Amino acid sequence: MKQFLDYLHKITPLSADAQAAIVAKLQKAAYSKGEVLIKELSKCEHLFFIEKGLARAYYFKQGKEITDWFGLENSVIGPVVRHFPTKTGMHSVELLEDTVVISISFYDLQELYDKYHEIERLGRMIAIQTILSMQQKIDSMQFLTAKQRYHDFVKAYPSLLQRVSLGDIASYLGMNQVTMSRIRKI
Amino acid sequence: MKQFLDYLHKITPLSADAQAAIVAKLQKAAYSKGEVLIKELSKCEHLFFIEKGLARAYYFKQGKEITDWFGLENSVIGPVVRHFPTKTGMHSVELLEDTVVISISFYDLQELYDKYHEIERLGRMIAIQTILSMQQKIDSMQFLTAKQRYHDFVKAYPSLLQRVSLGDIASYLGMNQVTMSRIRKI
DNA sequence: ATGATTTTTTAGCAATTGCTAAAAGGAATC
DNA sequence: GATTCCTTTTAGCAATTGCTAAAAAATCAT
Repeated sequence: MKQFLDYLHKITPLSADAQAAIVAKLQKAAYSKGEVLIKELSKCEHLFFIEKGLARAYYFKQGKEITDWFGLENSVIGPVVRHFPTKTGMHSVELLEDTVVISISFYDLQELYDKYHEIERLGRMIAIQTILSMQQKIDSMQFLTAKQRYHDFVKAYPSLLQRVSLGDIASYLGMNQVTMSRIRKI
Repeated sequence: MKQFLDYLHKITPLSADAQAAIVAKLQKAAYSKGEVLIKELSKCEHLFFIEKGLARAYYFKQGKEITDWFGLENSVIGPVVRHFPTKTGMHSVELLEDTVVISISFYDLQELYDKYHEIERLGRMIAIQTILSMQQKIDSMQFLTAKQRYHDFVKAYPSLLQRVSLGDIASYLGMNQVTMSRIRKI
């Protein structure tokens, strides 16, 4: 669980006591490529940390799959900041590679929030980090052309280009796959 | 200060003790239409609550003013969730009407976070609410046409149509003012 | 009111992006 | 190696949106 604690520590320092309380509630599990980690995100009762592997969150919009998140190693996904029934239809998380996740139940997390002020702070910090990355996404969608968004993505996540299908990347970037193919050609 | 405490209470209940600690740090001030409330948001040392009036946050993008937030009554703006140097150039907040704001310094707020677990929770909740509204913005920008975004805005904030210039609304909605005018014509 | 300034609309054209359908390329299976 | 399935690219056309410039309308100050 060291990797997860390191991840948390970089966000905000935690006492040994709080760290131990967290570890006591953690569960580690391995899944295979193609498995569905979370069937319905809005009803998900756990928070996940991806220790190793790759995940993809997606939902359906007019019959089409829309990818709205990629989870590389050291990513967090779950109800902490995503427990909203905003998307219509199923919002799921599937694994694109063999993946090791660490999970904590939302119930346990709430208990930790109640008991440890510093963990509540951690939750606030993670939420603020999420806000920051969402703001970047908003800015890129509002001002960058499809071409710029694609090239920024390639620069930011070069490894994903090899590990994820281009169709998923196109939907993540909010453009038609045909458009993205045209961009790649140039 | 009752209006502000009511606003907070709806987000998460606060003890009388915590409420008193907050009130002790608050300051109320009145400004006139046209004044600049915050000159540089990323360096702003205060959190503001708009008790009455209307504010607008904007920045410059290639010489053009981009509005990225409207603050109606019962809105919060400040470093809690916005203290990021993401925008290039000046990011300011001006008042579109005579406005009464309640403010708290970021320093005092941090002190309150440290001292009161429940206020830290409040901060987390406000961050989560922000995430929710940002997700809605992302979804609307990714999937809705300019026409749909405009009509959704009108439905959501009918009063702003009277109180804000159409150019500001267009930039807020991420479209050319000329495009918006075309949409309105139909 | 009158003139000046700002805001909004209109017009014409260009660029970007989306859509459908088909072809090409790759990967998996037998 | 052939077949099948899935992914990616290509092609042609349509729709949306952006841009510039100018006209019209509204607002503001004197």
